Amino acid sequence: MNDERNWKIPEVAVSVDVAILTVRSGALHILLVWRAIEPFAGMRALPGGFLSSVEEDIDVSARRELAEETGLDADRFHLEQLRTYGAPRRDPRMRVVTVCYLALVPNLPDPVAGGDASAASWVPVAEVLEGRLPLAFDHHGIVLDAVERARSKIEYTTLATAFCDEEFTVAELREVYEIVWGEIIDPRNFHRKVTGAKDFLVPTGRKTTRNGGRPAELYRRGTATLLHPAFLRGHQA
Amino acid sequence: MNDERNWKIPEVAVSVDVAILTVRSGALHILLVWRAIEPFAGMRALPGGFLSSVEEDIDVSARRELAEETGLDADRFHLEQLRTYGAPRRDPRMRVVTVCYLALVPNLPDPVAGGDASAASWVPVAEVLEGRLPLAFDHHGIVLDAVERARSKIEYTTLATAFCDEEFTVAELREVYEIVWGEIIDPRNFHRKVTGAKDFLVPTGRKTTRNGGRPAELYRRGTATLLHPAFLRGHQA
DNA sequence: GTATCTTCTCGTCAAGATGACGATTAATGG
DNA sequence: CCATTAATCGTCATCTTGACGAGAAGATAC
Repeated sequence: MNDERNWKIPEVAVSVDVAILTVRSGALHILLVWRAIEPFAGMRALPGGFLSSVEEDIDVSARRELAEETGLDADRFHLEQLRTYGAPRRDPRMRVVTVCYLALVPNLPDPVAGGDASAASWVPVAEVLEGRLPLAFDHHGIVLDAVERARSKIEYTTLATAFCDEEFTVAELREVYEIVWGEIIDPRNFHRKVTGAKDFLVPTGRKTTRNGGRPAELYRRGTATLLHPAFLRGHQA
Repeated sequence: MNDERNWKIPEVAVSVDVAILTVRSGALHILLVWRAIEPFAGMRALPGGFLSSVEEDIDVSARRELAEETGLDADRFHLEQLRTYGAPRRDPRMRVVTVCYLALVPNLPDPVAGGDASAASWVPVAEVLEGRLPLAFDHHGIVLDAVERARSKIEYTTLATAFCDEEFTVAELREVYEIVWGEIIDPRNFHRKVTGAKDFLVPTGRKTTRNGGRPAELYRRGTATLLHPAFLRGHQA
C-alpha cells in the first residue's frame, strides 16, 4: 500500500547468479569463482553479476554469464531459472535482488579460466553441502536449492543426459544418476528402464569398450524431455 | 563484463505479483484486479505491486499482497515462488523485474473487495487460457505458468488439499483434481489411492451428507507433503 | 590358447501399483 | 417402500518394480 504522499518506486540492484553443475571424477561439482573484491573478498561464490545495463534481459544475462564461465558455446547447455533471492540484507553494501539460474553441463575439457577478473574452478558440491567450504552472501543456501533441484529433476525428466557427452553408454548414464543421487542403482534394472523409455535414448549402432568389459552400445539423447513413468530415487522418507 | 570506465550498477524497479488460484463453482479461478491507472488502465492484471520500500523482503511482500487481496489471515495459505519475469520492455514505463508467486487457497467466503484502490474478482482461468480475456503486461504468460505449476504440483505433493476447506470428503478432493486437471477420475480408484497414501488424509470420524447420497467420511490434511507414489494425470503425450 | 576378470545385456519371478468395473451400503426424495 | 444418489469395498488382468541368475563379449594374465 503505497499511500504515502511522496512515496517513490524503490529501485534496487538486480544481479544474476548461475549454479553450474557437472559430474566429474566420480562426484558432482559446481563452478565457483574467487571473489577479488569486498565484500567477501577471497571467499568463493557463484559466478554472476549485475545486469550489464538497465536494458539487459535476465535470461540473456544468465546465458552470457554461463558462456563466460564455461568459455564455450553455452547454447548447447541446459539452463533454467532456479529461484530469486531477495532478503533485505543479503548483500551488506546495498539491496540486491538476485535471480539465480541452474545449468547442467557435461564434463568440460578443462577447469576454465575465469572470463572475469577472478579465477573459476570446479569444486565438489559435497564440500559445500557439508559446510567445509563457506560461501559468500547466501550462496550456500542457493547451492543447496540447486542440488536439490537437479536431484529431483532427473527423476521425471531426461535431463541426466545433460551431464553426458554427445554419445554415452547406459552405464555412463547410470553413473550420473548414482553420483547425483548418491545411491547405487542396479545395472540390470536401470538398463531395462532407460532402454524401455520411449524416445529417451537413440542407439547409434556403434559400441565402445572404454569402460572395460563387454562392449557397450553407444547412445545419444532422444527427443523425449519427460520420463514416463518417472524414475524415482530411494524414497525420500 | 562491466569494463566501461564509468559503469554504474544499474538499478531497476522490483515488483511482486501473486497468482492466487482457487476452485469454485466447478472451475479453477484466479484472482485478478482491475487496473485503475496507466499503463493498461481498465485491463485486468495479477494483484501485485512494487516493493513497499527498499528494505522489504520479497517473500514478505508477497505474503502481504496475498493478505490484502484475500482479506484474510494469509498465513494459512500455501504460497510459493513461481518465477521471475524480467524481459526489458515488459513494462512500457520503465524497467521492471517482477518476482511472481503462486498461492493456492480454498474457496473463500466471498469475492473479496480489493484492499487496493481497484477492485478484485475471481475469474475462471479458462477465460485467460483460451485468450478471451487479455491481461496487462506479460501476465497472460504468467497465468499459464501458474496453472501448469499447480497442475503438476498436485501430482506429486499433497497440495490439492490447499484448495479444500479444513474438513473435506474424498469426493471433494477428487473434484479438485478433476477441475484442476480437466479430467475425470474413477471415484473408486481415487478413493483407494488417497486413503491408502500414508499421512495424506486424517479421518475425523465424522460424516457428512452435504453432497447427497451415502454419508461420506470427513477428513483433514495429514502431515505428508509428498505423495508416494505420485498420482499422475493422463499422460501428457 | 586358455583361464580369468570385467562389464554389458537379457531373463525370471514375486510384490506392488494401476485401471476398469461389479457390487454393496447408507443416505434422500418422492 | 422404492428409486436415486453417492460412498465405499472388492476383484481381476495388466504393468512396473526390485532382487537377482546367467550368458555374452571384450581385455588381460599366464
